Amino acid sequence: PKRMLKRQFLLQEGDICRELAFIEKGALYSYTVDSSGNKHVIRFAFDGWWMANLHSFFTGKPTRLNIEVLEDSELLVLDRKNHDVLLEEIPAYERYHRIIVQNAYVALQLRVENALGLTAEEKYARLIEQNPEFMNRVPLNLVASYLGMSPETLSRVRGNFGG
Amino acid sequence: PKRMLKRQFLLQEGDICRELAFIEKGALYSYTVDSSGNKHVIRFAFDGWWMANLHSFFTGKPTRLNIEVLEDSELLVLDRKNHDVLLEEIPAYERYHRIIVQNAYVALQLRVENALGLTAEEKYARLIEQNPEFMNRVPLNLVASYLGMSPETLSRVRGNFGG
DNA sequence: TCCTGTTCTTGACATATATCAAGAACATTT
DNA sequence: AAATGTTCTTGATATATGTCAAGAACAGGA
Repeated sequence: PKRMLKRQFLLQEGDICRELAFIEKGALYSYTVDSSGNKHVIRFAFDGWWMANLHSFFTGKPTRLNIEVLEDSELLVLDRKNHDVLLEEIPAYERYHRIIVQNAYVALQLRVENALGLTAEEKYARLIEQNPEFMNRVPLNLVASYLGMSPETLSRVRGNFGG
Repeated sequence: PKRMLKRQFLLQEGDICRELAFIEKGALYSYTVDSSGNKHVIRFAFDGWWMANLHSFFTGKPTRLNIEVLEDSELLVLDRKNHDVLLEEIPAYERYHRIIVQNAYVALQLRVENALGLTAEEKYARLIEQNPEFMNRVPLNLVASYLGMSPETLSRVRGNFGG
């Protein structure tokens, strides 16, 4: 169990990700920072979702991601040791975990499909269709980053669209 | 076991994905076609990799993806029924499958990181770094699509870069 | 309620990349 | 070897989107 406040970091670039976090209540997001200092949001996560950097968690290598708290949150965290114990001892846990990752993979692939080659307007339309909750809980500049466009462009798209 | 020739389809848009394919030898790629008729490559897969559309496979819904053969290939295919039997009866299979999906997820997230906000040149540089094999086995127009740029742009980037 | 800091919008301008077009290089088939 | 079809390059031009800048709207803290 772990409480975190807005703007705190669950993980920072260069850290090793040592725990999986289940979000009981709240919101987090992960992002990278590129060479010009721009943020690029990888994903958002809300109540009932998991958040971590799996690459770092499983390999033990330092992460390139930052995970920051978007709304004051209550988390449950699980370190590698306990994760492994659960995998070994409780087959249902491995199944649960497999399905979580499987679904995350499917969702992520959808994101890739949407990111490739669509216009700004189409990306926004798909977001509204597939993740309308983002528009309520997340500041627009982060949504813009998630969609791979500037905040100004998102603002203009919304203007035309009637969002 | 299944043999397929270049340009054949393992899956077409609207089909339901009924089997996981393990590539013994060869190469496949998956892509979507957008409203303007442009291909967008989702991923490539070579010897020793799996290929399928997991979303369709697990939900039974029709897919939006096409999976096409890039080089004459030898596949091993596994349908849903057998997959489920293996999951139930062989814990090691569930573990194997979990790890495959986990790795696929990690790889896909890396792809998202690279797709967001980088210039054409940077995307190319990362591809060379992370997946140099693509440049040898895949026609450049498909690589361009994978990177989310036009073939002309990729060609120009390569010209400057000295690739 | 005022004050400070964030977030959002709007305008003018710059630019990376797409598109269109044509030909060169290369591969495959006959 | 000729013929046909890909794939790749190069040039000219168009355009979507980014960048810079300034102010408006909004939120939270004192």
